[in-house]
Amino acid sequence: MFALVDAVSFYASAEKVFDPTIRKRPVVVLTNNDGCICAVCPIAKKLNIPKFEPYFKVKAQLDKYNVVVRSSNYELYADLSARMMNEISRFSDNQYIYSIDESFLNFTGFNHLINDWNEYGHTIRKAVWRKTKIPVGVGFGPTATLAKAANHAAKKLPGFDGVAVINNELSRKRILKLMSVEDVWGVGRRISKKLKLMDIHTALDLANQPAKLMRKQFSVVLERTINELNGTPCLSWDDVKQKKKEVYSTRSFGERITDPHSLRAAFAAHCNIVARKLRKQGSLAKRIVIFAHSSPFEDHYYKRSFIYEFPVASNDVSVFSNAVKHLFLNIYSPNVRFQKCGVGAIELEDEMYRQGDLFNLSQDKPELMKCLDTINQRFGNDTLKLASEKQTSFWRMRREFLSPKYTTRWSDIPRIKC
DNA sequence: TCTGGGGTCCTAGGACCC
DNA sequence: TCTGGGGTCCTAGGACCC
Repeated sequence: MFALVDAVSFYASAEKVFDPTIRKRPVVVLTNNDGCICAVCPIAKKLNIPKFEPYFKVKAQLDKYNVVVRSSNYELYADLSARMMNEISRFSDNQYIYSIDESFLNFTGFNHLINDWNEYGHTIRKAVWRKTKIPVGVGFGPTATLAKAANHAAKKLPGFDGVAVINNELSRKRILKLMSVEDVWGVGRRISKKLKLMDIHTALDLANQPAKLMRKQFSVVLERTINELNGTPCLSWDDVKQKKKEVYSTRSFGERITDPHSLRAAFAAHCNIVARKLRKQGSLAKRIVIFAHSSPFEDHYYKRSFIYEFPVASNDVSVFSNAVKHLFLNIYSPNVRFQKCGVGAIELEDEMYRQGDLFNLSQDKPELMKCLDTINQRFGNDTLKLASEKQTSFWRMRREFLSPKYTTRWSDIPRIKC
């Protein structure tokens, strides 16, 4: 049995934790640079506030309903997420954190110890609420996709109170029948549109399709989804937890960038993040890609990207940064107002099996990287970085509606007036 | 005043080779 | 007269997720 536990509009709920004045009001949270809406609390949802619309386009609607608007406060969310995940991890010895607010639990081996899953789900909910004041939904199912479906039911379908269980044919069919096909994990807007033309409307309709045939018409991904909906695991636990095959760090600038130094510093910062992510999952990159572009919404759209192949796969920041130094001149162009750039690591190898090269010695300094990681884990990722990242203030984001970092800064600690 | 997120994986189609 | 294989690699863009 699997469980999927995730928060109810996590960012918006996080904003409500330390600010009682907004708990009963509609709240939305914006993405970086206050670009789009990325979280809508249940009260705001009732006002039909759309998710992932550009902020400036819905501003009038938000004003009209007196909606509370907040910029993304990742420092706060990351800290609350860690607390939430820690609490959830008590309920299984096998947890996989899938995103900042979602984690899967695997109960293989002790299914028989739990005789009432529904009750167990409520125990998890209550525990998380007590510790963090974040509301979560809990879904149980024999496959990851069914656990996802149950989670959807728990939060969205009438008759469920934050917990749903799929543990037999009856419950499986009941929930899938109530679920619209576009709400299935792995089915997006495009595919659901096509499916509906084929008269497939509910999750159950999809589950009843022949998987092999659907693979031909769509892709492997949909074939897997169909099998999973029928209780046949395709994403084994190991697959769910698999290492990433590509790792990226990209960001839009708060203001357009035209000078080479800022762009260069941005690339260095992205190298740092990507290399850190690689080390975290124990991977080395054989190749990296770097790109930068102007705004696609303006005229004269400019985009350049280059791939660099290392003689020996690496996860060392300085090696990455050196590579970028070479590519940089191919990408930078004066007269371009850069809006976004990024670095990606592709073609990853396992760090366990570092492949040497007879003619090119690895430039990696694993001990130095370990030292860097240890220090940054303890004192924050900004503590030690490359000199070439200096003046990273360039990506000073627009964050007009930022709330305090209640749990991670002494200066922001909540005060109670007596 | 101006404004449009970030991340990962998959696939179709083109270029190139023998 | 008209037609013409099979494989690998690369890349851009699509699709999905949160």
